[in-house]
Amino acid sequence: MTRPTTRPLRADALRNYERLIAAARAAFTELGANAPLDDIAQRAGVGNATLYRHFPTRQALLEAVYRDHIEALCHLGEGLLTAPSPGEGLVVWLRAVVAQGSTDRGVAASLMAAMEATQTDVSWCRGAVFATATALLERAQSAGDIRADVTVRQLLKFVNAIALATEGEPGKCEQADQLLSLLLDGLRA
Amino acid sequence: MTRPTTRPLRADALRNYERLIAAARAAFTELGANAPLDDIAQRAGVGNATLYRHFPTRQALLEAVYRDHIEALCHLGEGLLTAPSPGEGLVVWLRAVVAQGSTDRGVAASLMAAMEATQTDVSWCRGAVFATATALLERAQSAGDIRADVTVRQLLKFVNAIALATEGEPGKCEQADQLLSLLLDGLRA
DNA sequence: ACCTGAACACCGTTCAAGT
DNA sequence: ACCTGAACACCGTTCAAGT
Repeated sequence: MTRPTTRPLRADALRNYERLIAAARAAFTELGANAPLDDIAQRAGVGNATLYRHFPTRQALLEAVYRDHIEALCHLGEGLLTAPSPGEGLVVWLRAVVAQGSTDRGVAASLMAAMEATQTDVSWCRGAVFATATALLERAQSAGDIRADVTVRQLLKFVNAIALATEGEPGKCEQADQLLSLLLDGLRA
Repeated sequence: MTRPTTRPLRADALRNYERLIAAARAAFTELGANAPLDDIAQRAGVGNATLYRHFPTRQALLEAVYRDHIEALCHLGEGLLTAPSPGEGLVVWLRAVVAQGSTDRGVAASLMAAMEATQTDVSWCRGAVFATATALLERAQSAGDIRADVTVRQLLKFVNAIALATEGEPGKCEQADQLLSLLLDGLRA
């Protein structure tokens, strides 16, 4: 919702930006992360080229739409860095990530794509999530709660895999949670 | 390669069928499981509508191309039903599935899609893989090697998720194997 | 019976023209 | 500066016409 702070926009441009976000959110929820871009532009009452001007790639649009959710996850993670049990802190955060990923269609795909971005075109999203996950994991490993040979990358891959695997399943939240439990049993020191 | 036994085909139709399989295999390897169908038809030296006639969906083409590989996996699984350690038998099979999935682009997607097919349009592939996995899992559970609360569905979802998650990664085979090891640690009784 | 290329529909991307 | 609709390219799907 709140635009990442860049240079100011003309009033009409800003309004279009916000309409596009709202329309995209609705479309993603309804049709999934591959909803037609023309559809989104039309719902927003805007030319399709305007969509493209604001969001050069579908990925950029996805991240903008779910920015708040992703930031909330990162914020939660920071709070959990002072949890009494480091291992439990990580577990709680991972459950939240999976829950979010299987609720918002597209979040899982968004995170997955962000993880792929190895170049300098690194998305904003990757840095934030990666940093949070690293802090939580290292703390849990130092405390001896989680195996030392697990990498952040593996961890996030796996969590995204769970979200993707349960995408659009009946009872996906429960399924996702069960799979996560299995994973966690394998992660403990 | 060997066509599933249906009614006989005219000589030219059979030749086209085989050319399409070969062209599709090459295209999938080169461009991934979403390789353009027109491309495949052109490589096969065949009209695009002919491709569609033989394979009504992309899924059908994928399964036909990887039929041999999938059958080999099922065959391996049957052999492992007499392995001395039931748990080890399952583990060996799962490793083979993941290895295959991260080698052949499209196999993971193919299996995943097959797993989704809940209707009567159930793909051939789903039945075969599902049966093999069930036999191996139940044997391992009866022997007390693997937790009793794990379902076949969960197991296959997870394995596919690993293959998908490591798709097109550098060192994907090693990555996939590491993730599988984590999973297996969580599965043991 | 089977094959073919052309036609159609759909969607993403770019661009010249408007304000 | 920013917006717009039209143009273009791409790909999947269908169909009338051929053998």
